Amino acid sequence: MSSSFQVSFNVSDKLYLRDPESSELGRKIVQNAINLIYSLGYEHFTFKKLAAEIHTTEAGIYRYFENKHRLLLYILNWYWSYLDWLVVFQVNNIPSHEEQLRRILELLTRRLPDDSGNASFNKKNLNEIVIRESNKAYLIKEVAEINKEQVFKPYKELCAKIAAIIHAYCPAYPYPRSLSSTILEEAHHQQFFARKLPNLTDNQGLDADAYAYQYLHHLLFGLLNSVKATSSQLPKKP
Amino acid sequence: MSSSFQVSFNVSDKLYLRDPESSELGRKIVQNAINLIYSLGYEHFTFKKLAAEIHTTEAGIYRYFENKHRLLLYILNWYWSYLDWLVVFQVNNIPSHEEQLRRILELLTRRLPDDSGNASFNKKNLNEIVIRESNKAYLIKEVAEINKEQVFKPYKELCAKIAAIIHAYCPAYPYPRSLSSTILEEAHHQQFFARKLPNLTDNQGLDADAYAYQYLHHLLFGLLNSVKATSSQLPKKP
DNA sequence: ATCCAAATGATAGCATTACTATTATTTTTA
DNA sequence: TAAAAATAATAGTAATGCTATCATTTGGAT
Repeated sequence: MSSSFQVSFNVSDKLYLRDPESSELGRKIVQNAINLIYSLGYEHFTFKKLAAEIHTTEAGIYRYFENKHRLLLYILNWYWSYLDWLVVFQVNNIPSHEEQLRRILELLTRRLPDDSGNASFNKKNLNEIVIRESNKAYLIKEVAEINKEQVFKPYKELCAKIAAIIHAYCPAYPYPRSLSSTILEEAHHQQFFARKLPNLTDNQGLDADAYAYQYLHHLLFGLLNSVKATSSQLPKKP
Repeated sequence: MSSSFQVSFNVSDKLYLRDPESSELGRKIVQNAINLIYSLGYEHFTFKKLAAEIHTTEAGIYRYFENKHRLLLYILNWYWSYLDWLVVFQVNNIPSHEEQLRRILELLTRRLPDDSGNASFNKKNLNEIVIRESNKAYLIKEVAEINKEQVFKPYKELCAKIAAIIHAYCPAYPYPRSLSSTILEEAHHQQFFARKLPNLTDNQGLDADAYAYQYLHHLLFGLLNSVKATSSQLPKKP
């Protein structure tokens, strides 16, 4: 009916018990979970509080998600999938790999556009919880088991996509995936630090997102350009 | 009595209600907490389980620590303070800043020496929980409030110390603190990824710690040396 | 040696969390 | 319009995250 673009959003169906996209209640659960995790913090967020918020019952939410960790994973998978799509969209038809990487850094540090993504989540709150809570999705004892359920696929694909562009920009660089995951992680950490523990950064009054962008830009291109410079000498030598 | 070195270990006294170093029970709490957090994961770790482990009561532990988050912070502060001391010790009398940084990377990625530190903690388990759980100490809603209680001082001091050496090695580099915190964070993340989500890295069968060392070494010196190279040209130009 | 204070142990209890189960009612859709 | 599916309402249970009380032990000062 609506002709708005369809962001293909394929999360592992292991993430939920009933697809939250399939009903009004399901959508309300996810939407309000984002706002409540944002305002309470993941640790203090409970299904009971969420149920009260949307005038349903705890049991109602348990029909959709096994527990709050799965719900967090679902939200993050939505974010990673969406970011992946934005990367593809932003990078499409851009001939320069350098410009591609620059745009990716912008996407990683700037807030998601508020009216996009075919979902009515609060993008500002979503961005905050991604920064603050996303590590809690995988820095857990059970990571190996839940990894088997494909729940980190969107994150890995995003990482691989960025790694591929890094490789295209600088084929001689030996650690494109690690650099990609480092940038993904630090795009969030450095923003968090710049806001909350500024002594861990060198920010001098920029907005946290702008600072993270600057820092990562300098890191990424400083590193890759130096590799390019040294590797382009090598073939001439022997 | 014992002539073994005294690691000065000053954590904020806000971290505990009663100093765990001051009694046998206190030491048992910390020591066994490390092992139990290691084997259960922070989320599944409770004071009740810890109490059972050391044949005391839940209330007994609450007399030392307000809650499990404070206990985690205490453990991490011990680790950060100890690492700080190791850094000072390892770097002392080394004239080359490059070698200083190399040694720091080794300390950040290699396991703590098992018999050192004037404490009988299981260093292997301590190392694992630092890798897996340390982000949970500060990636929380209440970070600003608890930061006022000085509970991140050891981490900040360690970060500042490494930043100072980065600056000494390459005064032209504009983000020494962020680079320092990035390296501290990624020393753990990349090890975790290499073990548990290896597609996020480029590791080809090295031990996770050795891989993280290699990757970070290449990153740090690749970046700083390129800055050195370009900044040494500049003064000659105009 | 003995007395006092501090630390520990034992037990209890309570509010919240993290679920599961049951049954009734509504909504969808065939 | 009947059957199926989804939701609401209620209840209940085990575990968690605490706090309180009181009896006992221990370890220093006198």
